[in-house]
Amino acid sequence: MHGHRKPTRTDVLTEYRCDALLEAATRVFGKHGFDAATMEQIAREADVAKGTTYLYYRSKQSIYDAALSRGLAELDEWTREALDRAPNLHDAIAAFVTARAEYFLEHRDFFRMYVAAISRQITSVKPRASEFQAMVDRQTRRLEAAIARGVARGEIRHVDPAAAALAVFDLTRGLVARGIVATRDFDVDREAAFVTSLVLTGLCKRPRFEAQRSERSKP
Amino acid sequence: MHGHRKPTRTDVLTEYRCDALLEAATRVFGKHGFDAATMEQIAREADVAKGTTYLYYRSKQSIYDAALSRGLAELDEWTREALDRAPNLHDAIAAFVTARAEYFLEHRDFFRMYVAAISRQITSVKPRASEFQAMVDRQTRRLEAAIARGVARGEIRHVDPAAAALAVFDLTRGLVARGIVATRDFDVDREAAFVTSLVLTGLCKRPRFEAQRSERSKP
Amino acid sequence: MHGHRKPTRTDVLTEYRCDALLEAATRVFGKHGFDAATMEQIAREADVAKGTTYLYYRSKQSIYDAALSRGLAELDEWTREALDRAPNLHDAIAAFVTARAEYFLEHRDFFRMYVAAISRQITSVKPRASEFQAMVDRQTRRLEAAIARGVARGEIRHVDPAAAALAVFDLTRGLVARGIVATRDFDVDREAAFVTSLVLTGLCKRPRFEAQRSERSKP
Amino acid sequence: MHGHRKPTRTDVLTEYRCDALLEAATRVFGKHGFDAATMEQIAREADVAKGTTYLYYRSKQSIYDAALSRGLAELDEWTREALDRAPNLHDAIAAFVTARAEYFLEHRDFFRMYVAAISRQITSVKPRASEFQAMVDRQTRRLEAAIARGVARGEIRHVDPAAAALAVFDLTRGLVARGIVATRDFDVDREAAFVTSLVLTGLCKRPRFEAQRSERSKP
DNA sequence: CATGAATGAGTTTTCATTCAT
DNA sequence: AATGAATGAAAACTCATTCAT
Repeated sequence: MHGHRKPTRTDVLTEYRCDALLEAATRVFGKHGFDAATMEQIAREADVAKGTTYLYYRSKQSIYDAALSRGLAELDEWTREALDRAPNLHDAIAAFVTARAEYFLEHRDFFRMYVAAISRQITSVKPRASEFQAMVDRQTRRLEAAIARGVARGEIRHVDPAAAALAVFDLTRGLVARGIVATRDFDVDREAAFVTSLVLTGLCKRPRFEAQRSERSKP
Repeated sequence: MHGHRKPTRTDVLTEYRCDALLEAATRVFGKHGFDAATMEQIAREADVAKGTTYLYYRSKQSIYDAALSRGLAELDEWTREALDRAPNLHDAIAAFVTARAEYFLEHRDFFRMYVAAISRQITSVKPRASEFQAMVDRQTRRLEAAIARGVARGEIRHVDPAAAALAVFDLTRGLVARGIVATRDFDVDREAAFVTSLVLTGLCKRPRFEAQRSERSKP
Repeated sequence: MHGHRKPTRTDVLTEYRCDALLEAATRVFGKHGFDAATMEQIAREADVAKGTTYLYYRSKQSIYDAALSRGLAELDEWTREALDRAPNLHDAIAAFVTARAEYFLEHRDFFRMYVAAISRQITSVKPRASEFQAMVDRQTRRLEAAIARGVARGEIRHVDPAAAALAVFDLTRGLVARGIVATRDFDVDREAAFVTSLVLTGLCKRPRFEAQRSERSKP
Repeated sequence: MHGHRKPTRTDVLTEYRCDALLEAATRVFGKHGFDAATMEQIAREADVAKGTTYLYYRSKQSIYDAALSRGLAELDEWTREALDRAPNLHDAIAAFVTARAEYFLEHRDFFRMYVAAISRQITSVKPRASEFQAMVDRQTRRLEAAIARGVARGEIRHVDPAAAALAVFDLTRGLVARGIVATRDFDVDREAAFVTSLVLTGLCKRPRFEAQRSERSKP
């Protein structure tokens, strides 16, 4: 029925080491950035010798890529689940913002890597089509689809779903960045609600959408 | 008028060199990032010998800081001027977004430094209160003040001006980032209009604020 | 006949492993040289794990020495047999050259090790009296003896047999080296005949020794 | 008339450093071989810091190539001059052997590099057409031409000049190798005379060519 | 016996910074 | 003031060797 074998001792060890190394790498890259991070730090953080690192990852670049990928995949999972549960656009946006903010705030070092990766994307002269961009795009498209559905259902006016999705993206990133540097008094839900309301009703005088809020929303 | 001396030959030279070096540094840091940039490249771009660099800036870090500062100051000037000319909040926001987008798109290497600096801000463990953060804050506060005035005048509903200003900030940054990587078909005015409209009316069905638009707006 | 025990299972295995390892080592050292060869490659070629290598040989150097020795011993055997069959000096020289050329061309990786070893011999600062040199000397002395006999029998003029033997040695090595790099069209017998004739009659106008050729020689 | 400028201070320094580095490199590569040699040793030997090496040569490989080339060029010069002075084939061969032997014995470390390079040539799997092989070939061809002239003039019998030249080559290399390891009692002229006589008359009973010897030859 | 994961010393190379000219 | 040669401290990466299983 399935080609699974019982995992050997080696498999278990390999997985354990890979995990520990990615964990360590995320911490170190998050704190210092790609260039300033050293393999020595990563190894120490993962409690192995320098050479051991190379038994599991071919190069500094490759452990970086793996760490970034892993985080993005997990983030994508959270994003997807959050969106799937939302009954309408209002909740979808709120869920998107909240879920991502929570994920990032629980994985601050990964957020630092993430932001640096975006920055590198822009900085880099070489336009590497980048698996990174692909994963980011996939996540944006989830939100885009939700917005497009909102437009189709007449929940909102006729806007470019892609542009709107990117806006939410940008706002979320900014929100999280502030949450990370904030030393205290940072309320994710309040911030997410602000973003959601801003996106849906703007700054205009009489906010709408009150009626459409699902029960899940806080009163 | 008093205390000022006629600038000596030395002063003129010093200013010229500093300028050329910052120009060069911005180009190089923009293209490669802080770590990957080399003093050699910067010196070459500025048409001086490597050692000369150290006559004007103490270290790589210090030339980086100076280049960033200079750009921020110029950007601040543009921002201030744009805001000063705006008769109402709608135009203020549009002007803010447009002015900054135009500045960045004309100084792409600086934008790259700017984004990387924000990323470093978050990344860095050391909580250097950072002159950088101070300058960014000053610019946000200009917009914040405009929004506060809008609230006071009843142009918009009662929102936290700081939060709203940061949102516009984030949206602008995202807009520019896309403009920089976009190979073609990027219309700053259209994008700025979208951001402005999003912020003012959100995605709700009947956009308002039409009446308030100044004559300057395109029909 | 006495003192010998029936070889135990262990003995057989040990011999088998040693053989496989030397075989593998010769291939790897031949292709990459001592420094560039890795224990990993050797182990893989021999179909054992890296650690296993150290159960049979103390170190990289020691497996190298053993591989070289083994090849030299085999080569010595061929050389001895070839010389023993030769009825006169002409045939002895021809046999020496041919036998060694054939051995080397059938064991190219060993030849590469052999040449590198000679080179190392010269290179090395440490004047290790070297078992290697001893084995090479033994083989030279076989030819030297044959030449000395030729002098004694009056087959050739009175020359220093050692010097003559070394000359044949050098010519053979050169011949084989060319055979190894040659991509095609390399005829060992023709080349060996040239060397033999060169050594016996030189470049002078009327070659002699025709009469002395044994029946074995090709017309 | 000529585009030469007076060499600047920099030119002089550059030449001095390059020289010292090649000298040092030859010593180190000669003693340890390419792989075992370290840039640190070379730098120390040349009395500069490790980094300085890289101001003059891009890489270990490149300094190796340069050192080998320089030696080969000098050797070629010696070879050419020696051959040009020889009035007949006998003297040409003697001169070739003697000149090269003397050069090598005065530049022992270079000889070690040279032998190792030949060995690498064979060892290397990759058939790099190799500038090295080209230079070696050029030198062989000088001798080959001399031999061809000897054949044309009827000085010797009709042999393949290329094959004969290679034989002299091999004999010379062997001779030098022995000279290098010999601790004492090594007489270049005697050895060269033996090689010359071997090549011209072989081991046959009545040596000829006596008549053709130039006055330069020792009685 | 066999294994292969782990180690860490050692190597090449880069580059910020200094300083004699 | 300007130069650019020199320095040497890092950092990525490799691999012989060991040892717990």
